[in-house]
Amino acid sequence: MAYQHQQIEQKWQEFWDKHQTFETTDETSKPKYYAADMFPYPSGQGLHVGHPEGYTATDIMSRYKRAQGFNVLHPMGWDAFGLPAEQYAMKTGHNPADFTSENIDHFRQQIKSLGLSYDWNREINTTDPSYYKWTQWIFEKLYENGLAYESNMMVNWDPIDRVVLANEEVIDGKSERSGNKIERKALRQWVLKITAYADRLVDDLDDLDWPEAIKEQQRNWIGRSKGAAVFFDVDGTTTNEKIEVYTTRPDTLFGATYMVLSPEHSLVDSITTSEQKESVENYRQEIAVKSDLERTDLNKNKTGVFTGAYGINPINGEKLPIWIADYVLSSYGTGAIMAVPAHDDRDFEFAKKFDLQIKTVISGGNDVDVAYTGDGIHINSGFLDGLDKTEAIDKVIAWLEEKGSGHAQTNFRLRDWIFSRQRYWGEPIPVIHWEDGTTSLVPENELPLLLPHATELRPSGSGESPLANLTDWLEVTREDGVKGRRETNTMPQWAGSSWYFLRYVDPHNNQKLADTDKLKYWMNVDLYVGGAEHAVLHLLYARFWHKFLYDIGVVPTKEPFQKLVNQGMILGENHEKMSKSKGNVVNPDDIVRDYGADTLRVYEMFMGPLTQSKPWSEEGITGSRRWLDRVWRLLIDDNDQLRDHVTTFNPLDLEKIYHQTVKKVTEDIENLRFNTAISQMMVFVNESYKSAALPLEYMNGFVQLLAPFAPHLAEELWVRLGNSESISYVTWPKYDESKLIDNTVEIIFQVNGKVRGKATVSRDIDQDAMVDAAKADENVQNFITGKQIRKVIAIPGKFVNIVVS
RNA sequence: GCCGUUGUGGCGGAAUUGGCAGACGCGCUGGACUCAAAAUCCAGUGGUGGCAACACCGUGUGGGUUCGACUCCCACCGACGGCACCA
Repeated sequence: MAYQHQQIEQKWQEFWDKHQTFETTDETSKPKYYAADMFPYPSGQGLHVGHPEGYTATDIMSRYKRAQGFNVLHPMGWDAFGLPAEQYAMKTGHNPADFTSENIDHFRQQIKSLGLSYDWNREINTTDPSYYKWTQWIFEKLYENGLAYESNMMVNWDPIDRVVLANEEVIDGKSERSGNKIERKALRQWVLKITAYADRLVDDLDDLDWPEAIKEQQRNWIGRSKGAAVFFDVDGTTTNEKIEVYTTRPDTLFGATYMVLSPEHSLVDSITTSEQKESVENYRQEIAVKSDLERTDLNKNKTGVFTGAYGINPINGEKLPIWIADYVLSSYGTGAIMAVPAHDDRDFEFAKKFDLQIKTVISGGNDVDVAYTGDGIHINSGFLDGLDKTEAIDKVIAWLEEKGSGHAQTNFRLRDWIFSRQRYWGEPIPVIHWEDGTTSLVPENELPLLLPHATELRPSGSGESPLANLTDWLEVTREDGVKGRRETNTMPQWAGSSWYFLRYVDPHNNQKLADTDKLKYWMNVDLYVGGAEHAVLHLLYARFWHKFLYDIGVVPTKEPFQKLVNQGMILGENHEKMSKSKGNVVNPDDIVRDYGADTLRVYEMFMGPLTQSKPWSEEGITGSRRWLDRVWRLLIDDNDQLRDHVTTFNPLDLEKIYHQTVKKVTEDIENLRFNTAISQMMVFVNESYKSAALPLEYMNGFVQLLAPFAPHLAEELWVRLGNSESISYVTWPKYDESKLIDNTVEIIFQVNGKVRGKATVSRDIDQDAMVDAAKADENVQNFITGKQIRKVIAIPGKFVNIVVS
């Protein structure tokens, strides 16, 4: 009888459920292995074929490690707060909680149909009050440690709908939904001081087993740069205020010919001369109405105005005109620069446009049309003359420090994390603002601060979240009669996902976010698999929280994820990203129904390397199904019985290929090369078809190798081979290295590096004999007779290369 | 523009230590089975030439190192991803 995937898959899924096969205990006598997936947002669309790719990879590792004797933690959960639910709720008048829970049920059922070996007792959900209690608790700890503060920050503001939008909701300067033009508006926000961890977030990347590309993206995002702060006096001013600039090239200080403040700089008003006041004001207004997009468009066309004031270069006393220009950002460094047009592209462009002086202080640039930003010998630079860049930087910083005119300084591109959202469907920030002007946290013993049930979500219109409408929840009175108002901002979706991997370790603890000993045993995550789209935000935020929790003694490790792997995207058959509009979306439910979960798993792993993007192919999936059919027929006959040539008798014709297969599959799984592991199993099956007898030992071993990839089929065949139920914890097969070596080897003969012949020889043949054999080869002789042999290279057991002139 | 990844048959991809390029799968061709077809099993399949043995060409392009390069070095081109005036 043919392979009946539906029946077999249902049978074994029920078996695993009933026997709690994958329940994880904290059995610390065993070595541990923690394999986690990036948990999904349970969208209304359900599972995508991209999801099973990463999930299958961690599942293969989990099943493999169990067979290797590891105690495996392999959990799943739901990142269930988020914008789509809120938008849907506003449109339909439902509560996001209700259909979020429906979506989760749908996701869980879909994921279970894939036969993934999760411990469902540890399922977590970020919207569950017993979970977000601890998200709120972490926020309170951050607040108590001075890492959470309130500040006016610029946000994306839809002036017609009167709502705040996330960056990703703004497309080309317009709201993705309403199409309204978005403005920048300052609003009070909660902000987390991630910049306090900037250095450690960069430095600790070095020890992580992550893709270099992701580490590099994080380094760029954090953007650490080393340079100097330099103080410039303002000429003729009555105040003592100096302008502090930041530069990475203090060595070019002698080449500074003007200065620029950002239009928002606090000293602009006080230094601008009365003659220039009007043009400065006009320019600032012009800038203020421009959106980010328009500012970016101005990239190639620099603008700015002169303030009328002059700064004094501390190194030589020269007077430098002070301009304001929007190419200097108020949010980076000090919002003020010294301009060295000869050696900075942006300053050069600006100087050309406004006809400012350009003074060369480094030799090496020959082109008068561009700035020279490279290294070179300093000239026209007083005591720096003759030095190269590194020497000059050291010397000038020492000079500045001695004179009190500056010092070495490190700056970061990274900004503090705007942590509040003007939304309903998120964790309430547990803060009360009192009418006496004070702010307090909700006491720890009152956590979780529950998100109030709202039947109808309406925008508040004020820029606050819909929570501002819920008066009963909003207003509180203290024992002493002082009235207060709860914080209406909620946390961003990143909050719950910044620590969920800790909760899996001890998901039902109501005393702590997780037990310390359990964390000591299970952390770090040994393998973390997810999409590269989280390269920066999620992975950076999670690292930040983890380091903070480490500092306050909650977690035992500095980093959460030791090894990170990004699975590639699964593209449509046309090699384009799957999308509804392109009509190339494949629904995993259809594949599971028509071909089976095992086929889907094997196909997704066989398509190509895990980390690469690869296109879906309908023919490819039938090929994988055909192979599983072939595996089935190898062992099971038409009458649904084990074939009689599966036997305890071993004629040894499969011995070598069997041991090779165990070795290759084992090593490939260790290195996440699942595609080549499968291809090796295919080779083994092909060989087995040619063999008259199928030794039981090899068939058992092969089914074990197959089990991580096609677990349902493997469980079924395992029983049919006469073993007792459940393959999951049976010790992984071993290979014998001595069985891989033949007594004879094939060596190749080359002439001038080209293959001209080959021969099968004894494995321990010596070099001379190999060379003799090569010279005796008929075809080799065609190429060497009549020519002079200049050199012979012979690697024993491999090849002979005869070099002739 | 800058940073990163990547480029191999008709297609997905192997070759992770510099040593037989194209494993494995798909597709295609032929054979067996069948009245026939499907399914299955077996064989072949980079290009050009040749009955064949074999020869020449061939891993994005152009150079280089080496007895020998998909692999290492230099320059360039294309695709994908990220950042985008960060001083």
